[in-house]
Formats: sequence, C-alpha cells, structure tokens
Amino acid sequence: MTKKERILLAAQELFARYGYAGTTMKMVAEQAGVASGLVFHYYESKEKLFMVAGAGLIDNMVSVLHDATSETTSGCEAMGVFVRAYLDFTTEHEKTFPTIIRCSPFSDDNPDLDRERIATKFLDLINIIEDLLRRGIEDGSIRDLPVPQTAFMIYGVIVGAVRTRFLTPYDIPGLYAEAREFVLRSVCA
Amino acid sequence: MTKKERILLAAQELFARYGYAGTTMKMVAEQAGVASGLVFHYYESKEKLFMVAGAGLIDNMVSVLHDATSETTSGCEAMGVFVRAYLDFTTEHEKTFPTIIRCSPFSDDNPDLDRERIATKFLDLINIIEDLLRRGIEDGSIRDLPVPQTAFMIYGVIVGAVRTRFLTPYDIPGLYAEAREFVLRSVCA
Amino acid sequence: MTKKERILLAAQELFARYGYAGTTMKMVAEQAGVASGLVFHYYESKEKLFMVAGAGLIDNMVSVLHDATSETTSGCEAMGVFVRAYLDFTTEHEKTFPTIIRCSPFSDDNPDLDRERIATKFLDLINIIEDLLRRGIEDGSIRDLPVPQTAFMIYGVIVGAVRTRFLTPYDIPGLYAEAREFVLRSVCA
Amino acid sequence: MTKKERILLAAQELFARYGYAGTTMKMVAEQAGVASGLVFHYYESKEKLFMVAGAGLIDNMVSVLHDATSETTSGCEAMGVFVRAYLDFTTEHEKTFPTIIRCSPFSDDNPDLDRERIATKFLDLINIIEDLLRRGIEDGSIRDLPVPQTAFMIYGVIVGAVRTRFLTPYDIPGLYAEAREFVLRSVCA
DNA sequence: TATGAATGAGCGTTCATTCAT
DNA sequence: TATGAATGAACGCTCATTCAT
Repeated sequence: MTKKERILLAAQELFARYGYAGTTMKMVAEQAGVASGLVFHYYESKEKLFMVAGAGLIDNMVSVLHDATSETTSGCEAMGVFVRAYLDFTTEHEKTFPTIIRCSPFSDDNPDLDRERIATKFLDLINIIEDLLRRGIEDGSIRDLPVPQTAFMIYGVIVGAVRTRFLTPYDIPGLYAEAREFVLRSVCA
Repeated sequence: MTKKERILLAAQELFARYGYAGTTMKMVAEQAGVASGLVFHYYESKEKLFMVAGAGLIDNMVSVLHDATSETTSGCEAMGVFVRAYLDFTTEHEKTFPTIIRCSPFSDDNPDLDRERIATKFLDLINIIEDLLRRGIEDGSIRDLPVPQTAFMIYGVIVGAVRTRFLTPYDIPGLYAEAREFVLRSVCA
Repeated sequence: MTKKERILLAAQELFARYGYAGTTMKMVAEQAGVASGLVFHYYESKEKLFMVAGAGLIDNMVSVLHDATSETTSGCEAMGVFVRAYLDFTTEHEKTFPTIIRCSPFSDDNPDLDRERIATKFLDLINIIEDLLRRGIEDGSIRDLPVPQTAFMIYGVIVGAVRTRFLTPYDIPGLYAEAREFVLRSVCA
Repeated sequence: MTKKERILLAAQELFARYGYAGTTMKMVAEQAGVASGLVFHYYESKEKLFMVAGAGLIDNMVSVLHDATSETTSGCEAMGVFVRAYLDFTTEHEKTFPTIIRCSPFSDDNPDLDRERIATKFLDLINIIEDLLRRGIEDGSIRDLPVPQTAFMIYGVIVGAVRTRFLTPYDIPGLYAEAREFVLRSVCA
C-alpha cells in the first residue's frame, strides 16, 4: 500500500468515525503514519480529501450494487436484492462506510461542501432505485407508484436503517432484514 | 422575550441553519443581541446550549404529536395522523427544526455530544410510534409486525423525507404525502 | 497606554524593523505583551493591522508637514522647510517610520496589499509638494517646471535619502542636509 | 539554454514580479520546467538563489553603464548619459529588473539577506556615479559638491523614478526625461 | 544530473471559554 | 444580570528543504 493510499484509507476511517469537523488533518497524517504535509501534497485541502474519500466509496458501492441487481428476474426481486446488497455493503465496510453518510447531500455535516458535486454522485444511487422501480412497474411485480418520490422513500428507509444501526446506542436485532421487508411490503404488488 | 429566551431562539435558528460546527457562540450572541459572555452565563457551554436547544424542540414536538394522535379511532389512522403531524411540524418550524436532525442520535454532526442523554429524548418519539403500532396490532388495523424494528423503520422514512426535503438541492413535489402513503402501505392491514 | 495602543505601537515598530513578511502576529503580540488572540480581536487580520499602522503614521506626518510649511514666505522657502521637516520627522520616529516606507505604493514589500487605498493616503503627501511647487512658480521663487513629475522627483530624493540612511550599512554624514540642497538647487529659481 | 540558466531566469522574473516572500521555490521550478529538487541542487537555498539572481543583473547593468559613459566628453554629459542609460536599462529589462530593486540594500523585502554582500555589489553602481562626479568637478562641468552624498542623492532620484514608474498605480508621462533634467539641473555647473 | 515524495516547523486565524468590571 | 476584553490551544495550510532513487 502506497502512502497515498494509506492517507486515503485513514481519511475514510476517521471521517467515518468522527465526521468532517471532528477529523483533523493531523489525525489523518498520524493514522496514516506520514507527515502532515504529505496529506496536503496529495489531496490539496481537507475538503478535497473528504470529497475524494466519499466519492471513492460511492463509486465502489454503485458498482457493487449494479452488479448485484443485474442477474434478477423481476423488479420486485431486484429491489430486495438491492436493499440487501446495500446493507451488506455497509456491514462489510463498517469502518469506512459512514463517510458516505457524512458526505451525502442529506448530510448536514459540513454546509460548505460543494453540494452540487456530491449530489451528482448520489444521483447514481437514486437512479438505480428508479430503474428498478420502473422495471418492476413494467413487469407487474411492483405497484404503479410515482417513481422519483418512491425512490427517495426507499433510499430513506435504507439510510435510516443504516444510521440507526451505526449510530444508535442501543442494538436492534434483525433491523436490516426488517428494513428489506418494510420496503418490499410497501412497493411490491 | 427575555434575553435568555432570545439566546435560545437564536441558537435554535443558527444550529438549524449552520450545524453545530458551523455555528459560533459569537454568532449566537450577535443574533440574540447580547454580549457573548451572557450566553455562557446562562448556558455554560456550547454543547449544553446545543442540547437545551434540541431538547426544547423535541419536547415541544412530542407534546404536539401526542395531542394529535390522541383523538383517533384506530392504530392505522393514528399512524397516518402521526406522520402527517410530524411532517407538518417540520414545515411550521422550518427555521428551527433542523436542529433536531442535527442533535439526533443518528446525526454525525458532533461526535462529542452525550449520546445517552440525546437518545433518551428521542426515545420519547420512538415510544409514541411503538404505542401506535401496538394499538393498531391489537385493534387489527395494523399487521402483526415486530414492534421496535418497525418503529425505527417508520422513523427512518419520516426522517428520510424530511432530510430529503431540507437538504436536497432538487425539489421533489408531493414528497411528504408520499412518505405517509409509503408507511401506511407497509404497516396497515 | 491601553492594550490596543500597545499592539499598534508594537506593530509599527516591528513592521518598521522586519517588514511585512518578516513580522509575525505572534511577534506583535509578544512585544505588546498580550495574547495573540487579542491582536486579531482588535485588528482583524495582519493586513489590516499593517494598513492601520501605516495610515496612522502617514496621517500624523501629513499634519506635521502641513503645519510646518504654513508659515513660510515663498514657495522655495516652503520647499526647504518641507524637506527638512520630512527628514526630521523620520529621525524623531526612527523606530516606527520605516513602516511608512514599507506600505508606500512604491514599496514591493507585499504585493497583496490594497494599493488603491494606500496610494490615496500617499497622494496627500504628493499633493503638499505639488501645492508648494505651484506656489513657488507663481511667486517666482521656483522655476517653471512640470508640476506632477517634479513632485515625484522631489519625493524620490527625500525617500532615497531616508532609505539610504535607514538601510545602508555605511553611514553618510550630512546626507539629510545635502538632500535638501540637492532639491532646492534643482527647483528654485 | 541549460536547465541551470532557465532556473535563474525564472527566478529573476518571479522575484521581480512577486518579491522575495511572494515567490516560492516551487513557482521557480515550475516556471523553469524542472523538478523542485533541481533548484536546490544548483542554488542551494532560496536566499542564495535570490542573491545570484540579483547579482547577475547588477553585474550586467554595471557593465552596460560603464560602456555607455566611457565615450563622453565631459562629466556633466556623462552624468546625463548615465541617467538615461540606467533608465533605458530598466525599460529593456522590465520583466527582471525589479529584482534589483528588491535586493538592493535599500530594500526591505527580506531582512535576512546578507546586507554586506549586497551592498558591495551596489557600491559598484555608486562608484560609477562618484567617478562621474569627480570627473565633472575636475573638468568644470559639474559644481563643487560633496561627492559621496551627492552620489547617493542622484542614485535616489533614479531609483525613485524607477520605483514610481514600476509601482505607482497612476502613470506619469515624461517621468524618466524629467528625472534626468532634475539631476542635471542640480549638479551641472 | 534530475526527480518529486516526504518532512515538519511555523504561519495566520478561529473560537470556546474566562473573568474583571 | 450583563459586558466584551483577554486568553491560548488548536486548526488548516504553506513552503523551504532533504533525500532515496
């Protein structure tokens, strides 16, 4: 692993854990085991580092979710796969994933961040959901619902489940499975 | 309005708008029209001010939601009323409400905050939902679902809708109405 | 002397001695015997402190020079008084005066400084020289010379003498007296 | 042009434009099209690079001025030629010349610079003026004036004119021609 | 000769907090 | 109760300089 990569990983973990404001560039440098100057050498500024850290994770996630849903036989089934894959992804990347939450356009972590650019990234995720909805409506496995609004609701449930799991002091068993059921009950025919 | 009250209101508006890290005690003092020392005189520290600001809003909200759902005839109906009342509340308090988002246990705005105490506050909200669920399951208007998990999912949908509305760069028409439908479809018998 | 005044004086002395880039805000705070935060509390930024430091000195100087030349009988005589008074001023304020040099529009000390605002200040000085020239041309004590250009040359001689005295490693006796003669020989009839 | 030469030229242009503090070694490397390490390889440190950059220009200038004044018939005439040649030189090297201003012993740009060594360089220039003065006094074309002081005054006028031209926000037509007249009126018999 | 990754001291600035009045 | 002067730790960031390759 190069130092550049170590810095990025450290940033993802720390942003995930402490948020944007709670993470200092010195912390990143220390965790990566490099001098603080090197962080700036490679990523220019804290904001840019945060963006790159988040964008990398989203790209990765989008590609995983795209693959996961491509081999399904109905829109409803695909939706179930999507929710599960999303939630699995968060479990597998539990150390870095919250960075995505914190750089989402729904986040309030740092109002200075360039929302436009972030929103564009997240649109990829919303778009997948919309595609699955349309596919399901067409093949009859999903009710005839307003697509964009419903897509956001589904995303809300998923994010809500994740946030609840990551940030709630009390543990709720079966939360992820229930999130999937909750969505499917609401949208499948 | 006393100076103490003016400070609290200023804090709620500023935390709502700029978040915890983005709000300075000087901003609060200025907006309230008092000297910065007075803010500390009344609220001791930034963190405590933030907590009081959030707690006040939640208490207010809990009482509004309690009242709104008390005169309903079924659990399902009550749930619909709850969702609508919650969303209406956010619209009516759009200048201060986001403070609640930012001090929720699901928030990442300030990792230093005393999660335990915040969570207790929010539990009041979750408890109302759980009560409504149990009531509906009993009267047959709501399916037989695992109560705590489902309560969190419902809360997730609501919060997701709110966040989408408050923080998304693009406007989604009918989002709130759709959120209510989404929930009822999923839980009502 | 208030702390605010002590900060300003420290700034004038340090900027005079070490220049803009060579002076740090911590140095100013230390020399003034205050915490570094207080310097920003009163003067907002290094650049603004520098401007205030320079402007104060120029204002003071302009008023001294105005007074000195007001009780003369001819333009030529007034010019001699002006040069002497200017040079005397630098001697009396030798610890702080170089700050003026360093914030002059002729200075290269900090290209970021707001030249427009500085230039306006210095124009007051140039204007006095121009007035004296016109007065002398009218009363016949000064040759008929192009006023603005000559004003700048005179200012150049004065500044040159001052710089030579302040910054040259070797001492040149009678430099100031000679500067005055040099100017008068060139412009007086 | 070798890389070493390209670095020196880049340094002269950048120091001229942005001053010592405003120029970074990375800027020099970039403008020269080389890696930053190479700048240090050839010139050891920023300060030394600055000195070499300034010294090179002065040497060049001294030789030009020496040649220009060698074929004159009187001290006064030579002085006129000197002033004109100096000012012409600044016009012909307007991209790099200001570096000389910034490394002059009269400059405040960098108080760390080794004044002794710089002063020695500039003495070459002053010496030429002194020689011309002595020659003129001897041949009767120049008044009997104290040589060293007058030399500094003349240099002050020239530098003043140059600084005014290079750094003043407002343009003054005929400034250079007037500078020459100003000097000759003052010193020629 | 030539690169650019890597270092770390130091800078300007912010801001929660304290305290004399 | 009310002020705002005063503190100082900590932050993001810059940049001269070093050094392995």
